[in-house]
Parts: sequence; structure tokens; C-alpha cells
Amino acid sequence: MKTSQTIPEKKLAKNSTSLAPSCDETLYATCEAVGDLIQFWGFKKLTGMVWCYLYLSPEPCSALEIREGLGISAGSVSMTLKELLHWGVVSRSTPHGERTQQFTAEGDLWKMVSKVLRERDLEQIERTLDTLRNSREALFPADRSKKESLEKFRAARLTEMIQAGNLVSGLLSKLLKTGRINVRPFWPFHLGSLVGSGARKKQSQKKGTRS
Amino acid sequence: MKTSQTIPEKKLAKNSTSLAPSCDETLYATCEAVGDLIQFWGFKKLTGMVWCYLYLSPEPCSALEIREGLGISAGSVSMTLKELLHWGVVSRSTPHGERTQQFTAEGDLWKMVSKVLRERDLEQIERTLDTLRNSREALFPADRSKKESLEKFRAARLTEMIQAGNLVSGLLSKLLKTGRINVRPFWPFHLGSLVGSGARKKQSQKKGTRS
DNA sequence: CAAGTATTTCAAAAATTGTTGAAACATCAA
DNA sequence: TTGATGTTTCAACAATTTTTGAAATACTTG
Repeated sequence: MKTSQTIPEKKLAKNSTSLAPSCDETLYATCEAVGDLIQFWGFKKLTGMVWCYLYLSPEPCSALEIREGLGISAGSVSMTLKELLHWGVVSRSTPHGERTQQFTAEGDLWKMVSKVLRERDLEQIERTLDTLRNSREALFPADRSKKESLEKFRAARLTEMIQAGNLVSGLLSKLLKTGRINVRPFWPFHLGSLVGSGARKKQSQKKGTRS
Repeated sequence: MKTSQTIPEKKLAKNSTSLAPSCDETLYATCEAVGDLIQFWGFKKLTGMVWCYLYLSPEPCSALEIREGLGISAGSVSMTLKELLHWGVVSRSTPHGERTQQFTAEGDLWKMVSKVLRERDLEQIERTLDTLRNSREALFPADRSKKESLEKFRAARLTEMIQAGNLVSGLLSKLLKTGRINVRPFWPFHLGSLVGSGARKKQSQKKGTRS
């Protein structure tokens, strides 16, 4: 939701004479762009930048190199790497009997994305769905017979939200399981703006989809 | 990335005697859950809460009602509503010659989601892609002949990221255009973990996908 | 073990973001 | 126009998040 910070002057202009951006500038800008995207996705900007720095490095990097390459503190590097390791998108190695550990970015982008989708986004959706289901239950317990219309209305809207959540959650799981999206179901409510192209009209109520 | 704040005691326990949560508590909890989800998605929590409050209201609400219902300040209500109006997910109406304006939540969840996906997420991806393409160009201009291997490596990785971005962006656009996901292509790199279920193996290089 | 270097931790500082409340503004009726 | 009420704005305040830097810890070698 937020973007660029003041660009640290750092050691950027190490070899700045040419008109074209020096390699370091380009590198930094790239890391920043990725950092922004990753921040947009809910992580810290630095997390994205460090990952990108590693991803663009043919050789494993030491913490010190990252530190200098991005102009951040030792503490930041350490904590960011810890986070990246936790997410399994960076791996650590200590070559032979060296004392300095080296870091490498996971080369498979999909692994990275899917891990986060699964462990973070999917879980957040489920968390929300739980609350919504509880709310509906509280509003509309056993007998759904005579009830104030207010509660009826709310229960109906909750149902809409829950169905939407189920749909998203289902799509996500499927994508994560098969690595492929190939689903027919579409947003099943208020079809309003949805006049999708050619395909059968089946409303798609898959068995597994509780709602 | 963050969650609950201390729950304002407000006027919650208005009619708290029953064991089951009072309606207001349930309502508040629901709004909070949605607020959290929306916050997770990059908005302010209040934005989600206010939207949810309206969405669960059969009648249009005045600013005052929201103010009291959620226990927030007049300023917050005003600014949050402004934002929601901007996103087109809430509409304003002033019944007859009344002086108090009323607010209603858009009932179509898809409209809401798609608007944000289009105007925010898609744009962020495009922004990032622009930078990545520029970087690659800077690293690897016209002649892609003899070049240091470092630059070669980086250009290759940039290409991977760009392709991934193109894929996501393409899927999103398609989804937004047709309201339906029905694509065969899958993540085209490092197939590693992807052993998708039954479907042809075509690598899918659709014409429109620049990379 | 001691010295030297690498790494982590974490309290405090900095930066950012979110909220309030009161003043300014708008609108309408009398 | 004035008074009453509803709405917006925005500077100050509050809360949260991020980053730093220095102390503590770990690890290796001599």
C-alpha cells in the first residue's frame, strides 16, 4: 500500500560515469521493483529486495555482500534471511570448512509463490471463513424458520460471502495441488457483469464445497 | 500482516444477558473478520469493517449509524466512506429532501473484487513488469551476443520473472474480462513440483503473451 | 582456551500508517 | 441571514511496523 522510500545514496555510484545505468543501479532498481511488489503482497519490502538480490546472483552470496549490495544493516540482513529461510525460498550453505555462510535463492518461482499462497493466503481465507460461518450460525441456528427479517437478511449475505470464500479457497487449493487452473466454475452470485464467453452453464456445485 | 486491535468496549454489551452472542457482538466480530481479510489484502482494516457493516445492513445507513455501530470517529467514517465510494463499492443516496446522506454497499461481490483486482493488483504487476523489462534491456541491449556471464545470468532470471508476471497478468485480465478462469496454460518454468493431473502437455505459448 | 570473525538478538530510534477531534465548510429551514 | 445539523478536512496524536546498532552469542582456527 505504500511505496518508495528515499533511495539510500550508499555505494550506488561506484562506477558511475557511463550514461547507461551502471550495473549496480540497475540491480538496485530491480530489487526495489520486486520489493515493492512483494510489499504489495504483504511482506516487508526488504524481504523482496533481498530475495531478488539473491535470485539475480549466479553465485551464492554471503550476508556481508547483501549488506553492502543493498546498503542495509547487519541486523536487517540476518532477520530478513531468517524469514526467507523460513519460507523456504532461500537456502543456506556453508562451503567446506568456511566460516561464512552462503545464501542462494530458490530458483523455482512457482515453489516460492505456492508456498506463500498455501501457508499464508489460504489460511487467512480459511480463518475468515470460520468466523463468517460462526456468525451465520449465531444468527441463524438450528431452525431457520421464523426469524426477524434483519437476521434473515444478514444470514443471506453471510452466505454469499461464505460461498465466495469457498470458491476462492477451492480454486486456490486446486491450483496449489495440481499446479494448474482448469476450472469451470465461476463466480456463482449476482451474475450481473459476468457474461463469460462460450462454455456450459452448469452452476458447478462440487461435492467438496461446503457452504 | 497484523491483526486484531484492542476491541473497543463501546456500546457492545447493549443487550448482553443471553449466553449466545448478542447481535451486536456477532455483527462486530463479523466486521472485524472481514476487516482483517481486507487488511490482509492491503487496505485499512476500517475500510473492510465499514464495508461489511453496510453489506450486512438491509437498509442504507447514515454516517452516524456507522459511527456508533462500529465505535469510530466521525472523521474516520467520512474518510473511509470516501474511499469506498472511490472504489465504487458503496453508493451514496440522499432520500428526498433529507439532509442526511445514506450509504449502501454494492451487493455484487464480484464487482467489488474485480474492480480492485483490475485497478490495483493488475496495475501493480504491470508496474513491476515495466521495471523488469527495462532492467533486462539495460543489462542486455540490442546485441545479445558476447556478454559477461553475470549479465547473461541476470538477464535470464529477469526473463523468468517477466514470464511469470506475464502469465499472472494474462490470467488476471482474462478472468476480469470474462469472469471466468478457463485456461490451460500453467506455470511454464521449472516445472519441478508441477505434475498436474490429466490434461495435455502443450507448453502453451499464446500469441498475445509478450515476454 | 583465546582471539578473531561471523551471526543473531533485541531494545531503542526512525519511519510509516491510522485515528481522532475540532474547526471549517455545506446545506437546509425558518 | 441565522441557526441547526450534517459532512469534510487536516494537523496533532497514537499505534504499528521497520530498521538500526551494539551487545551477546556462536563458531573456527591457532
